[in-house]
Amino acid sequence: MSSIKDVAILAGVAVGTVSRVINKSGAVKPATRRKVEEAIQELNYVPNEIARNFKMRKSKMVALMLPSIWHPFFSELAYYIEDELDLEGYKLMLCNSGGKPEKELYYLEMLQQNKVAGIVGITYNDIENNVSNDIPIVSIDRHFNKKITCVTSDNYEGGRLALRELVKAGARKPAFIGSVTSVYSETMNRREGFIQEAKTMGVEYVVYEKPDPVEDDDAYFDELLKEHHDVDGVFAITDIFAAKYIERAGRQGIRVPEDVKVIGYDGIQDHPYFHPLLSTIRQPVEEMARMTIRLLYEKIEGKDLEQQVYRLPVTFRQGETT
Amino acid sequence: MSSIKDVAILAGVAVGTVSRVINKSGAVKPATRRKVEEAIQELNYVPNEIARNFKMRKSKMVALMLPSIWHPFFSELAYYIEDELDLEGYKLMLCNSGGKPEKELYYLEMLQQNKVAGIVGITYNDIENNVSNDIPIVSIDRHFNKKITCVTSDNYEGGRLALRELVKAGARKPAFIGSVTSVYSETMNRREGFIQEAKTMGVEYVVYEKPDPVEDDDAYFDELLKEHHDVDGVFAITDIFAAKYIERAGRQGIRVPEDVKVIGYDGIQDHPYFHPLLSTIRQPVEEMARMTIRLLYEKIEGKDLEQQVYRLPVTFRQGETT
DNA sequence: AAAAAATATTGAAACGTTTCCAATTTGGTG
DNA sequence: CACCAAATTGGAAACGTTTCAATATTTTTT
Repeated sequence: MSSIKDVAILAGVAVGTVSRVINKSGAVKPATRRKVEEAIQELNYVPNEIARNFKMRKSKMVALMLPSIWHPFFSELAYYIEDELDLEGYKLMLCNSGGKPEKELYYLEMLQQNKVAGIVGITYNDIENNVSNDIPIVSIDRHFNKKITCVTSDNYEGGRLALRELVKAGARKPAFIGSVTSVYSETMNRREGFIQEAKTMGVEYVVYEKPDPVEDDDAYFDELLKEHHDVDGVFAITDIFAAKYIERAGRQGIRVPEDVKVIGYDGIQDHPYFHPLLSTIRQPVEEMARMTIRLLYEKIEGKDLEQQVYRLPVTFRQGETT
Repeated sequence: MSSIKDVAILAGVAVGTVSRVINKSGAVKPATRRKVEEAIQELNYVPNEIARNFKMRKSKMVALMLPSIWHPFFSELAYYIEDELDLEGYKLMLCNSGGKPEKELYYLEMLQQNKVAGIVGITYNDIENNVSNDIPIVSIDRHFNKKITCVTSDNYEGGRLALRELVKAGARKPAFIGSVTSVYSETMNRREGFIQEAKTMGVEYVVYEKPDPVEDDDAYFDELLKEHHDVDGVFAITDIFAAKYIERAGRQGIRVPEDVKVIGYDGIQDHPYFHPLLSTIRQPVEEMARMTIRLLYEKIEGKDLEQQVYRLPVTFRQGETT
């Protein structure tokens, strides 16, 4: 593998000059430029990006840390994040934490050692104190405090919207179901919006939560179905959670949407090939991804951001479950 | 940010000694080790991995290049690949090529500049000639020639299995449907196996392919349905393709599995929440991912591999479409 | 207790760039 | 033609590590 030095020798110039040609920095005479370019051609020279990063003390690598890329919501998110990063020549490093605290910390440490330019974090733990100040972070759906900017969908409005849609679809006693994740999770506002709107509209409602991590899903759902057989509407904290409910309810002969209307949250199915097509509160995934990266850029450039939390509007997508 | 030099000064030793403490290479007296460790503590020192990579002229970064992480099969694959890489302290860089030749080449060039330790490629183009010899590559489902090792499922046997299962489920005139991707794609063997088995069993069959890239899916399926209304079994080249077919057929009043039995390939649904649950030829995704990485390790270590292509066995998963 | 052997440590070079200052060349002007 | 400013180029330091030969220290052997 030839280096900039080899190029310089072959072209009969100094390494500094080659560097200037490559980076188009500073002035070089057309004749010199040509000589250098020929040498580069001949030697098949490619700049060593690692040496560059080392010298410049910065890299164009951004890490995305999330529980699991396997999850459809995250893989869609990752898709757009990579796309947006590539526009500016940034690269994406993928870290599956499994949501485990120790793995999150382990990755954080590693990322620090690798001097990544920035981190996009979807974590279960408060990583605020485990990260040095010189590495910009934008989090999705988790709001710790002002050091880490948060991008999320408008969970509160989403909750209100879900309640209204359930009522509109005919539900008289809707329930919010979900698993409690982190206290820092913005997703908990889905519940708050739901409750608030139910109170405002004077609708009877139920909140039935399950502590995370999952112990026994089936038991949870069975208990729910037994204790609240008069529930005729369900707003689930995620689409997957909604799908699980429908599956379990179906086994007990409860039909959706005839007996119970169901609304999820996320909007993971982009193809209408599998059924039931969930009625859901659709997050603007692409927008969230792109905004996250653009905010991260601002932080990388040292700018201060106006807001701590950026909430993007959600929409209701009518499916077959309401 | 403090460097190894700062640590050396504070501990009153040479930088080489600190290096040996950090890397547990060479001998150091317990007393010295303690001094150094204290200094590291005090300064909050973390080794600069970039400087290390630079000096060692190698990194622990492996790139995964695929059409789109959004696709459920790839995101499952990526999940296991990341997991296996992490076991050995390797990191994963994710590159969505969109299957576009120019983007694949662009990424390849970039990866070369970044001196990644290896590449896992799921490409649409023959990248054999666009990659320098000193960067190990393992490809999934694409077999070019001996330079690039290929890991794939046993597509041929999968095709035979699908044909047999269709017949077993009652199909008299099964069809293979799919889009033609690359000539290098091992996935084309799904068709070959299907055809071979049909001939062996003396079953009438149809092959109906659509050139890639996708122009108009709907038109393709409509034509298929019109021209071959006597087809009563379908083996689709992927699960998604199968799902599309079912959707389109359903609109024309064709019921699955009553009128037509359908079998897909991949096994993407890990949760039985959405229907129809496809009958499918399930690829051993986890095994494929882990084997790919282990083979890549061997190549990184300079070992020669025994085979050019590694085919892993598939299984039939009974769903609701046969 | 001296010599030999084993163990620890130091110090400097090297990795491939960028950048900055100084030196040189070029081109224009009077 | 001499001079000056601007343009171009050269050369070397610096980035933070690892590694290796050389030196220093400790332990073992006789």
